[in-house]
Amino acid sequence: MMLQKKVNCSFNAYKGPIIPKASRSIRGRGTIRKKPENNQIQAFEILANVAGNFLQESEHSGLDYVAPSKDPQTFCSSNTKDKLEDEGGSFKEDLFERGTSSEIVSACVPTRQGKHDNLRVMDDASFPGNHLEGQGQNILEREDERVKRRRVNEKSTHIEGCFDGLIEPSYKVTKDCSSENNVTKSSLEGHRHLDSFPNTSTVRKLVNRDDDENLDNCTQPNCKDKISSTSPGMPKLKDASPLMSDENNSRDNSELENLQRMYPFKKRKFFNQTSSSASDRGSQCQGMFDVSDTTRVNGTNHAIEESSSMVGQQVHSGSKGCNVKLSIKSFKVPELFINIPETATIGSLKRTVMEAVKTILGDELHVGILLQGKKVRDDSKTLIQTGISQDDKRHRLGFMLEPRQTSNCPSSYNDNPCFLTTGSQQKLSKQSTSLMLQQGTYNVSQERSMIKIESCAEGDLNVVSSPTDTYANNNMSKCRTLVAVPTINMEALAVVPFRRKSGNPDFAQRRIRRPFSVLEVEALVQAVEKLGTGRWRDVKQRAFDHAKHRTYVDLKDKWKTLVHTARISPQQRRGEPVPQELLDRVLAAHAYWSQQQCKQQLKSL
DNA sequence: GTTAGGG
DNA sequence: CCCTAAC
Repeated sequence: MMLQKKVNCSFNAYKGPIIPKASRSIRGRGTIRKKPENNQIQAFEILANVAGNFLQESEHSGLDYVAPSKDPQTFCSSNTKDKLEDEGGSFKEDLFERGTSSEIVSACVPTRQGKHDNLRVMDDASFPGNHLEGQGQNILEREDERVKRRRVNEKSTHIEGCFDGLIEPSYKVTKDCSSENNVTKSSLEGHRHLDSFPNTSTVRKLVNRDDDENLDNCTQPNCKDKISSTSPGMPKLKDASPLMSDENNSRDNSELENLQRMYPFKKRKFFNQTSSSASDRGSQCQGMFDVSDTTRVNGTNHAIEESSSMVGQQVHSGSKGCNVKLSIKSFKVPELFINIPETATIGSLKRTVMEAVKTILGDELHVGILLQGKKVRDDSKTLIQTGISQDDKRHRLGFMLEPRQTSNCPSSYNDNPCFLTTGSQQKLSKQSTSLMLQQGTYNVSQERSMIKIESCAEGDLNVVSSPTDTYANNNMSKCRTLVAVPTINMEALAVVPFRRKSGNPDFAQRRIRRPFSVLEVEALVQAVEKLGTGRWRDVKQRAFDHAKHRTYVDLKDKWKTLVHTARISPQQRRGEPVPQELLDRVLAAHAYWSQQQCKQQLKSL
């Protein structure tokens, strides 16, 4: 066991450069160099793009690997969280009972004793096809073993992580069965279950511990940011799982980068970006935001300045009083906590901080405008209509970076720690860009989430730490709490490439490959045994309702590969071995439902 | 929005 | 896992 001293740093005000150099022109982002007064407020959103793009692209490492949250508690309700805390983290089985989805999810926490008894597969013993009755614990333990093994042996696949769903007992039985029975009785399928795959009174449902789309449960669209920060207005930082040890850092580092390249944007949709070579990026100024060194303020490049000079846009310099000059010196980033070994290099520290900043200032934010402390909500108003004019130098114009969408999430999610941890003890990659929660630690930052930039009509915009008051009226961003992460979940964390799914469809990203665990296969098989092979939406609802990252198409695909796997010799199979018993059931179910399909077709003829 | 099937 | 035709 490696004991390494950690250096905890707290950055109250990381004032990072936000002005890209000339070569960092961003295509299609518009210009902010000069903003005529009659521009709509919306134009300020360009600012967010500027910051986001710079932060996104400025680091050569581009370390976008951030682990998804594997923590079920991340999404648990405050009630549930309290419950768990009251129980010292031990599992309360009654949490399952009629649990809300969040409760069910959060119940998938191991007992303090580290046992998984509470996570046992709750199977219907009456279902003959199920050979796993009473073996839930073993399965889960095997899962853990596999997880560990993968981490040790498959460094190169670390980004694929482990996404083992947990099987939960479904107490939706009453509802499910009634509806199910209604369906089956009124359909031709009703009797099928009495055949080789009798109906069961319980279903298995997977609860995804690491579902990085669990946030979908949140009504706040920007929850998908999976970013957290110390402040509620910011997207939630993904808690990361370090999966690599220091001694492997060097190699893994390059692997990481290679792997990054293996997850390109969709080529077809990427041409806009790639079509411009590095050499011509700097010259593509037409209609673009272009910040050159000449825009530096006070001799630094730490500012975004709106000057009266325009690039790619005609401005009537003679139209006096029509332009509002703004310059933003720098953005302040909310408080960050860095936990890094003493032996870490300065470069590593830099990267860690950089990644934190980049993560916080993801794409999924936009610029909010505050005028005299009041948020300007009407994007259609002109500056002059809003009261922003060159003449009025007393108005306090504030900019803030905030999530794109509003949230209805409970405020209990507000105060959350954001820890940056790096080092071998955490097995973080050398790039140390993963953000993770310190296990079991709460750290409440008083600082609010939003990054606010106060400005006056003329002169530099002074960066001001985001105060709570201006945010109080904002109902946004309540859903960014990270809570204590149980060890098991941390272990289950996987580093996955993290690229923001920006609103720009051009940047659609291939999903990370997430191999099905045996548990998931088991759940899939059982669901298909019951529902058949043509009702993937139902299968999804039945067994993978909480596994947001598993679409019914995924399940259909997985079944396809399972059938294929079952048909080939064990020597030809790859990946995590699926128990032969399961594969046998796959073949049996497949044969059965194929037969049923044929019968159906014959009937309809 | 789902399903099915090729890639 | 992606894409898309077909429904």
